[in-house]
Formats: sequence, C-alpha cells, structure tokens
Amino acid sequence: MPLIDIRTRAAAALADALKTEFDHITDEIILEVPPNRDLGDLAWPGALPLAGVFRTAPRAIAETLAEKTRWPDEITRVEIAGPGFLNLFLDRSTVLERLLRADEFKPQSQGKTIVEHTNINPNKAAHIGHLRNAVLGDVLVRCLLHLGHEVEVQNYIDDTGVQVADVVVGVLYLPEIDLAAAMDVEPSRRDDLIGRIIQALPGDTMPTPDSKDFDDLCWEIYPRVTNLYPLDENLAARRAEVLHAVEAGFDTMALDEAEFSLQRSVISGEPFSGRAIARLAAAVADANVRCHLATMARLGVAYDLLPHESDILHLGFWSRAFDLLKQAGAIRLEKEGKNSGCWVMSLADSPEFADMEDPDKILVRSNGTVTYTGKDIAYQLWKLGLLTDPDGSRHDFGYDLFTTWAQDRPASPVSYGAGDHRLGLTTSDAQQTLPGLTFGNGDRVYNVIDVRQSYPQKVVKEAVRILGHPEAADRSIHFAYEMVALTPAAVRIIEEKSGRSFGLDREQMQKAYVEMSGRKGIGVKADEFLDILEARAAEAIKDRAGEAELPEDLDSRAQAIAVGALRYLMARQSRNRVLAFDFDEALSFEGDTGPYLQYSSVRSRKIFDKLQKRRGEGRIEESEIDALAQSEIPNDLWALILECALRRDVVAQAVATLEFSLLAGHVHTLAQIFHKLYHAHPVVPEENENLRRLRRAVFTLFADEMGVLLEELLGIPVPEEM
RNA sequence: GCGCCCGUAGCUCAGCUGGAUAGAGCGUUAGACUCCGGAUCUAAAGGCCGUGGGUUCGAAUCCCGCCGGGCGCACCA
Repeated sequence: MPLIDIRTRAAAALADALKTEFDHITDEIILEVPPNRDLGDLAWPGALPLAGVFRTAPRAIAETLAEKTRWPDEITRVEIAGPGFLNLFLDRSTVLERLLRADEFKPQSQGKTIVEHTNINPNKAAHIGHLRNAVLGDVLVRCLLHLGHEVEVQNYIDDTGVQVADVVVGVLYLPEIDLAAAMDVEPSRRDDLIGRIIQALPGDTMPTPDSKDFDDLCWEIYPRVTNLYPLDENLAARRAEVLHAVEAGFDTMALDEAEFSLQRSVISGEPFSGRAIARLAAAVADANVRCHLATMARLGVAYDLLPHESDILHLGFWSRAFDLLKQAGAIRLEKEGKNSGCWVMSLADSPEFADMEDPDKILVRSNGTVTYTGKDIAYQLWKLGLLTDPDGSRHDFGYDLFTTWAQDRPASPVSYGAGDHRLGLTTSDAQQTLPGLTFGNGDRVYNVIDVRQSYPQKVVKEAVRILGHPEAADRSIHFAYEMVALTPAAVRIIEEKSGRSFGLDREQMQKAYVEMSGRKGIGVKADEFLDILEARAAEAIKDRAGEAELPEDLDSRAQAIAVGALRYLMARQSRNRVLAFDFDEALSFEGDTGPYLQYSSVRSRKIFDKLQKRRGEGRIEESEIDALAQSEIPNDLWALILECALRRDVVAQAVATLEFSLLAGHVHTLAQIFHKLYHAHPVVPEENENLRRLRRAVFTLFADEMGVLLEELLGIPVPEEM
C-alpha cells in the first residue's frame, strides 16, 4: 500500500467535506509531505488560498475541515499549524503492517509505449555520451514497466548514413600508411589491409567487450578520414560515391565475394564495385552494432528491436510517407532559390517556426536522396501506427531474429546467444515475420535524443501534426537531454594516456568543459571507462580486504560496483544540464554515489545473515506481522518507513517530468536515513523481543525497497558483498 | 538576429504540480562504537538562490526586463 493510495483517499475525503461545509467543489486537492516529521506526515496548505474566496480566516477553515472530514482510518491525528496548514499524522504501525503485506500493484495497461534509445551511429565505438542516452532511456523503460505499462524498446540503426560511409571511405581511400597506422599494424598494401579488416569483423558472434574490438578500430579510422576532407577534394567525391553505393544496396552478395572484388580492384587499379562497397558498409555497420550491444550488455541494457534505416529505404517507407506528405500539401518542390531542386517541408504556417529566417526544411536533396529527417518522419509515422498504404493496411517491415538474450536478475549484465528473450531486427523482405511478435504501432512514443537535435525532432513532430494526427503528435515525445562533455582535466588525462594531442587552444582549455567529438577523436570510450571503473572498484575491494583473503567473485563484485557508480552518475543529474565528465568525480565511491547506495543495501542484508547465524531468525515473516500492531515506532524508524512508502509517487513524478534526478534523490535519501539510524537500532544484540521484531520488520522493508529501487528501477546491481 | 537551456555554499549538484527553517556530496576543521561491515556516522564553518521589477497570504520555483554562459537555427545526424 503505497502512500499515494492514502493521499488519494484523504484528498477525496477532504473534497467531500469542502463540498458539504463550504459548498466548494474542486478536484485539485494536493497533499504534500511536510518538511519534517514533527509537523506531520501529510499536509494540506489549501486553506490559505481559500481564505479570500470564503472570506474566512484560513485557520478557521482548516479547523472546520479537520473536524468534519471523514478521514481514512490510517490517519490518527489532525493538527492545524502556522497560518492554516492542515497537518495529518498517520498511524505508524498500520502503515508498516500494510507496507509489509504489499499487495502487488497491477494497473490496467494503457496501450503500448515505444521507447527509442541508444541509437549510436554504427561507425565507431560508443563513448560516455552514448552511455547517458542508454542509461536515461533504460531507466525510463524500467519505470514505465514498474508503473504497469507495456513497453517496446527500439534501438535505431542508421546503417546507410554519412558516418558509416566515412569509415568505408577510410578503408578504401585513406593513404595506406595512415590506414595502417590507424589499425596499429605495419604499413602494407591496401588489399592486405582490407583483408585484415574483414578478418577483424565479429561475424555472427557477439564480441566480448574490450578495448581492442572492431568498434575501436573504427574509432581510429574515422577521425583520420574526417580530418582529410578539408585537405583533399577528391575524397569528398569518393564519399558521395560510397553513399550512393550504400543506398543502392548489395542484393545477396556474400562478404567473401565482396572482399575478393575489392582486393582485385586494388590490384588492377579498377574502380571498386558498388555492390562490394555496399556489402562492406553493411558489414562495418553490423560489426559496430554488435560491439555496441556488447557494451550496453555490461550495464544490463537490452532491446526488443533493431530497426534499420536501410530497410526503411528498401521497403519504400519513405516513398509512402512522401506520398502522404504530398497529398496533405505539406511539402513542395522548390523551382528556384537556394533550395532549388529540393523537396522542402514548409514550416512558415507553424507558429513555432514562424520567426525563423528560413522556415523550410529540406527532406529530399537536389540529387534525389532523402535526408535523415525525411526518413525519420517515415519511421516516426510507423512507430505511431500511422504509416498506412492506400488500402488502409499498415506499412510494415520484415522481421528476423537477431539473437536471443538472458538476464539472471533485473540488473545483471545481459548475455546474448542464449535465453528466452528475443531481439528482433528488421529486414527488407516484408513477408518475413517473427512468430508471436509484432512491432511498432505504439500509443505513445518516447525518443531519447540529445537536446541538440531538438530542431529536427520538432520538424518530425510537426509533420505528424500536418498529416492530420495532432493528438498522435502530442503522444510523440522528444526526451531531450544535454550532452556529456569533458572537463579540461579529463582531456589532459586522455591526451597523456593516448600519447597524442587534440590540438585544443588555450581558450578552449580554460572553459568549464570541452565538447566530445567522434570526428576529431576527442572522447572517453564507454568500454574503456567501464574497464577503468572496474579496475578501481577491484582496487577498493582489495584495500578494504586488508590481510584477509581475496574473494573468489572479485570480478563480478567489481563489475557491479562499476555499473552502480556509472548508472547513478548518469541518473542523478537532471537531464537538461551539461554533464561535465571528470575522472576523479566519476571514480569516487563515497558520498552521493552508486556504491554508497549499494553498500547500504548490502549492509542491511547482512543484518539478516548475522541474525540467522546467532539467533536463528531472519526477515520478518507473514505470521509475525500481526504482532507489530501495538508497536511504538520512534521517529527515526518512522521516517524510514514513510520514505519507503513514497516509491510510486516518486516514480510517477519522475516519468511525468522525465527527471530521474528525483528518483536518484529519493534512493539517496532512503539510504541516508538507514545509515544514520543504523547504530541506534541494533538488531542482533537486542534482547527485547518486541523491539527486535520491530527492527527486523523495518529493515526487511528497507532491504526489499532498496532491491526494487536499485535493481529493478535504476538497473544498479546489488552484489552479495562489497 | 531568432529560438531553447543553464546560473543555488569554495567546487560538483538536488530542490517534485509555488508552501513551513533552501538540502546533499566533495573539500576544510573537530570528533565516533571492544557492538549487525568505517564504501559509515556526528558536529562546525560555508547562501542578497546571477540581477531588477511583477503576480501571490506565500517565490529558488510562475511572468517580464537585464547580465553572464552553453546549444540550435545544414542538401550532417
């Protein structure tokens, strides 16, 4: 029985009294939790604004209502305080009792919610900015599931974009000496290097994440290519060719066939075959996707579907959306001016865009190719179930099984290749289906995307609106968050470690933070950082072990602590503030950190281990709950109980505002209350049986609550020991 | 220029639909259990909540102006 339940009933009772006593009708009665427990457990400040309306002193209003309201039975006492606050006191043992009996909350489903997150360009290793996206998206998913929603998680794969093309350009056209340097091998002829790169692909397996994976190879190649574009005009032309080849596709060409074709072209000096280029690009994208999945698996982040941009192209999603947009008169072909030859969406009629210098957005380039925003409109329509064919049926992808996965506990790492969960991917064969699974057609859609993409996101939303679906547009939500940047200190550390300079000038290094850039190669790679975190956690465990023997599960403990530190770091900061990444801060395990929370949880569970050994008692049992009825519950224990009761209120609030700092703050407060009263309320040494039972009850509640909050909601694993 | 975001303790940040004495962590200083784990706890010091107006019984929170910083306004994503 969460607190929101009592709140709702008390508010309803109060509304009734307001109606009968003052003839005042309202459905907006908000009961809040006062700043401290001396004042009460719930409070209603509503008498104050009503004083003017009723021409009565607020205290008098509050007094009347206190007396006349038929309060729910959990409320034992009502007080008037200050200028007219109505303060409610709860029956402590009743609340404790009901929380322990915890009838599980099963709400009605309100249709399917689709959450799109991660969406890393499949052309290089993930960096810590991508981790922010994945953690926020994943915590949103967990909260939605907790609130009883059906959720589908999609990780969009931009496999036909410029960025993948850039890496392919690098492989095919970067000077051999540079390419070999990027690959960290002896200089060699290109056909040999191509062979080595193809050999480095993970194939159909899921790579184990380490810092020498295929995505790390791409991380080195990519900036070398982008650095060269301004210096070499030919290279830019090559990029256009590659992009074209990628869009055209490769039919069924096998990878070894493509490899042979590319190598033969190197030797003969003939141009590369378009199909072979496209096959290579697909292999590069697929390899990077696998690496990204492996990285996210470390954090316990998983997905239901990998929609591919190439399938959006090949299955005519865009051409269908294009027709719909034309029919609706939302787009036009420009005949002159700077956008001549382009199809643009006019935004001049939308108030939000009216003041823009150029309120038009190009959806089809003058060379006939579609922009990302164009494809995104089609994708968004599909997600909302609005991409329909002329016969009224839903335009859909083909689907295949990418792999299966398993997760032992809610926050454990994800292991791919086994287990009951299926991860689907889209295919270009619309007839292909995955038995028992359907995708898309969501009632509500969250797009977890960097705030810097707000403008194109607004354009996509506006397109949905113009196509006659304003209510669907409102249910399509851009979950915007600020970027992760690096403190200058962090930049210096990376430069030192990698032995190269990013060439930032003095002015840039004086600022509060430096933006990461895949194109320039400035960034902290996700796996690299997780490795550092794990090493530091292992060190901390060893330090604390002192002379004692090292635990056998040192690695898994260190992993749990690393994940806890990282996920909490990402969750606790409000989303629209730039996260300036600093190694010292991120590697801290004390204070307001994930490990602090994990420790409080471990510490509480330990009580029961010791209790079992010394007294043969454990967690509170169902049969003992009645005996708690007459317990006197002191203030500090009560504060812990009340905080536990607050979970659903907090989760609902976090989802409504998309502010997980609220959830993080709640867990931190809870852990803090526990640590503070820990010594004052010993369980094992306590001889008084009633007192011991009460404490067992409260700590059972706390341990369970932390399990739900950390593992289920924040995805932070709680190790057996730390 | 237009739009969005940020400005809270020395530093990094919370502060929910306005509500009672603005909270954490780090850092600084001084302390703590022969006890269920010290990744802990106690205490001290540290705040014109950028600034000026407005609305309100009540403003860190809402509105307007200004100052400082960031981002966006691509035939990139």
